[in-house]
Amino acid sequence: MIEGYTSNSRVWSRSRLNPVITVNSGQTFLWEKYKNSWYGTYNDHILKFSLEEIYSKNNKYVINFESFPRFNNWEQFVFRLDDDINHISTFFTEDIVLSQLFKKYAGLRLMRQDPYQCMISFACSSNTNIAMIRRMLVNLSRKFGSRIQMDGNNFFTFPTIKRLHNASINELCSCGTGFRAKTIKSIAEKIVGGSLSTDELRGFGYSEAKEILLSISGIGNKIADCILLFSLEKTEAFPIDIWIARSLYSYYRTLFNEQTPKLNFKSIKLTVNQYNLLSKIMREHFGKYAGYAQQYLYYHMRHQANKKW
DNA sequence: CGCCAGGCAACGG
DNA sequence: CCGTTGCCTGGC
Repeated sequence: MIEGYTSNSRVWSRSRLNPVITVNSGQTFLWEKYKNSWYGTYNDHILKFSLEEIYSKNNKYVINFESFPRFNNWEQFVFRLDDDINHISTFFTEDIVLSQLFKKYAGLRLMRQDPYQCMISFACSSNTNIAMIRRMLVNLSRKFGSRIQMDGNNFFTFPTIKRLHNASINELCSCGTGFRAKTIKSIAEKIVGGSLSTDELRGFGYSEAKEILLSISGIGNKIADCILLFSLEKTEAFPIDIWIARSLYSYYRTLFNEQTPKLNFKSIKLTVNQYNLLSKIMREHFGKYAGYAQQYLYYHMRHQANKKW
């Protein structure tokens, strides 16, 4: 049990308090709120945290963390409380934009996800939106996961890789995954066949691990960077989606003009080469915690656009 | 009906 | 190298 106020981005706007922990909902998709508690799927675990009490005098909430099956201190691991956010913020003191965002959105954090669940989740993220990704993953879990009852609600574990491997393309498609079913299937085949190992990926450096992910059809630059950042300890990864591209266009154009006058950065849609170039520039600019910078920019752009999630 | 949504890959110039 | 196109699906 830790003291402080925690919040998912889905509840931050309802609070007048400065949250201790905030998480972008674009990172992880299987969290749901019932009453005062949040429930999330972490592979074969259901994680839960709830606001137990409020000490109104000093605005402190007491948060209770639970899990089933038992996953001791999951909040430490999943919310990356082992990362020293104050130390990380010192990497951005010279950056006018980021130093302000770190103050404005104090407490925004990365979430550490299960690598295999993260791979499948982002394989589903291609050319669609968060609501649809959620729907696909919920359908997959209902169909191929195991039911766990908690507090009178039904939850489902994330399907095992073996179960997905045994599923037909049609069965995967029936979960609303569409053309992404092939990618899910090929990930499952590679892992079950032993040619792809999440432990191995975690051990490799950023470039090496990324190259392996890119060899999977259906996984491109952006999805690979998300998997690397959110589940494989590559905090230097800097995923560029449409929101991040907008932020770069708004705040960092001079950076590109100075370094790469040839880069024609008029469109938010990036070619593979433009992506690689921008990503490299940003990783060099922000350093080994570029992924944190990415999260702050992302959160800010979504916040500006009044996105609920 | 067309268009879009937090991408990707195949293809032609 | 670049630009274009189609893709499952649901919401507007």
